[in-house]
Amino acid sequence: MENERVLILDAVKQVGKKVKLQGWVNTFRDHGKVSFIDLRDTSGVVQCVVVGNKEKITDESVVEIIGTVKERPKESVNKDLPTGGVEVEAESLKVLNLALELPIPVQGDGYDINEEMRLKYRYLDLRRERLQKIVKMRSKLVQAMREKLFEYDFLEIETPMLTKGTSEGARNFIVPSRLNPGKFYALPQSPQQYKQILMVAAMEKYFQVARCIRDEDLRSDRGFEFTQLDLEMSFVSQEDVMRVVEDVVKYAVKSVGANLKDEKFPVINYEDAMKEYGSDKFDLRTEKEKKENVLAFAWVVNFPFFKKVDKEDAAEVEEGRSGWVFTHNPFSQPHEEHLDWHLKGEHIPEIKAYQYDLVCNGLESGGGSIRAHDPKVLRATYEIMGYSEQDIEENIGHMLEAFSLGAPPHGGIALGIDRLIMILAGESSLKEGIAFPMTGAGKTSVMDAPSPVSKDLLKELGIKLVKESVDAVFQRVKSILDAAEVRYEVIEHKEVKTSEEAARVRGTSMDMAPKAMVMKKKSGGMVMVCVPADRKVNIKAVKDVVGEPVEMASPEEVEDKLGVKVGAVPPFGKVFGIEMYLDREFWKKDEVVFNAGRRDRSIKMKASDLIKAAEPNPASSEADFKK
RNA sequence: GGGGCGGUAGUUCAGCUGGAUAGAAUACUGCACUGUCACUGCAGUGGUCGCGGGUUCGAAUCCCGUCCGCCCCGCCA
Repeated sequence: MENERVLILDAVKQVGKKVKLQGWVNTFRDHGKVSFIDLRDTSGVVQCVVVGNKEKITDESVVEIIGTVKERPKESVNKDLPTGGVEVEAESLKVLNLALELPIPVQGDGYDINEEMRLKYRYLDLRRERLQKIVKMRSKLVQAMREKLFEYDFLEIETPMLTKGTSEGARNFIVPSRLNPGKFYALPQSPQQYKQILMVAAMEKYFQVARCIRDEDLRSDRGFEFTQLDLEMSFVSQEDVMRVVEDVVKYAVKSVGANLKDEKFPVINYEDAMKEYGSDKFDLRTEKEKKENVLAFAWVVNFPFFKKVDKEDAAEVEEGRSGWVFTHNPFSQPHEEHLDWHLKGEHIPEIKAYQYDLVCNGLESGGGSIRAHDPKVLRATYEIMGYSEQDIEENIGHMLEAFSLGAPPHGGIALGIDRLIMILAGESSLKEGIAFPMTGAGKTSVMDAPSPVSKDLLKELGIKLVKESVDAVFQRVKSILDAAEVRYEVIEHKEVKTSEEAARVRGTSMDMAPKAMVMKKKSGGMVMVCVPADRKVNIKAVKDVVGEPVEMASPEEVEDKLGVKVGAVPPFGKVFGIEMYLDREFWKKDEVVFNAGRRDRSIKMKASDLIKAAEPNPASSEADFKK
């Protein structure tokens, strides 16, 4: 028994028993002969007493403690700690992983720490109590949604992540296809079309906890990726969908302890909402309810199907070829009594759609609609927006075809999970509810994406960059140096064009600078030859070492093939995937300085480290390429 | 694409109307301590003041440029 790890929450109930605990050092208080460790695991914190400790222990280290659970002496009971009535008297202590000095504090709520630091060290940030609670709450919420949906006989079905881009709406994130060079997949903005196709596929009730991805500029509360509870049902009315969704939402939020303002969500007309609140995203809570973090859900219904294009909005002008665009979703079904207008394209501003939004505490929490399952109706929607026959075919031809082969009436909704979690946790940023969110600049947590890819990979994908970022080659050199674990110094200076100029601004001599000359081989392909910047290259000598005739590449060819200007080519053949020869001078030198992809940056390092990192052809260590 | 704000010990910040050896809290290191619980006491380490250029006898402080970050508008069916 005592060989098995016990959670703190269970251990504290076993007074008198011997237990094995494993967890993190919350705090360590050393009193010489006796010391105290507040040990933390997923279930809680408990004080462990260690007598005669010799081990080095730091905050946030991972330790194993075997000891006996004891009632604390009356005078040392800690009322502020849930487990403060007991403590574990350690008989053995093992450090499983010693933590070094922490880059960010784990104690506290973390609000005052730089977001960039929090995300870079997200694995530390997530240890804090506040985030542990949110992550657990999110898991529980989604679990409850699943439970309820399975009760209703929904099927959980996955739809592709690599799919076809939709031309309207947000910008697509695209993924190059290696097997089809020059062609691209798009990451889904939502599973909208697939889920409707699943209805045509007779799945009747579908749901998915779906990741949606949109390449639009970021905000504090908007990342590229977000998560939706996406569902769709066949043979249903608007009221049917709303009833099921309301049940699922209520069950899920209650399972994480939320209080609802209304047991039955109010249903409000779009027009009334606009009149009453000036917005279709209104907050029904009183001041008191706001303080208590009560959830005030409401439905908004009877939205107009179309709106006039905002002339100020260039994208909408382009989009709405006729001057009309849909307000929510082009796949919606118009109200029965407006169906005739819709098919004929009359009274367009008066056409209402079976669309419903779920709002919560002033935020849009979800939106859905009964869909058009008759191809005539869907086609009419696009005709109203002014799409040509050809545009329609290109955009939704596959949907029209599917709807002509036995499509049931259907409808559904998508609920934003990130936003719901944010509201439930009482947070003001979506990122607090996401385990690994992005920074505002689109950088990923912990890992440093996006990052450049090799020329080879681009070639394989059939992609040629119109203009490589000024920094790309410089960054690639840096990552080679970092990978080789060598030290180097980056010197910033004004832009230079020649080696003489470079040597002058750096205050270094020209013979310290390996000048990278790019040459073409007779058999095709290129080689790089590095000689001191104050010397010229002896083509004959190169030919002897390479073993075939070579000639100088023109500046245009260099820039075209390597993406770097002459004069800024770094002495790193492998950055460009070409063989490199280094004149024997450099195999003896102490230090080297060179431009690396940028004319305003130089890198200074040991010559031996350059050889280690750049891996020139070993045969060149004895070669003299100078003239 | 446009606008606003910021960048100083590991972290959070002060200093910024030019005149230091650049501070505080916390973290970290060492010593002392058998009852603490944010332990305490003593001693200590730690800085290219984002980077580059300029003005000046003198720049963390003023000017120009640049990079990075945060927020907002546009955009997000």
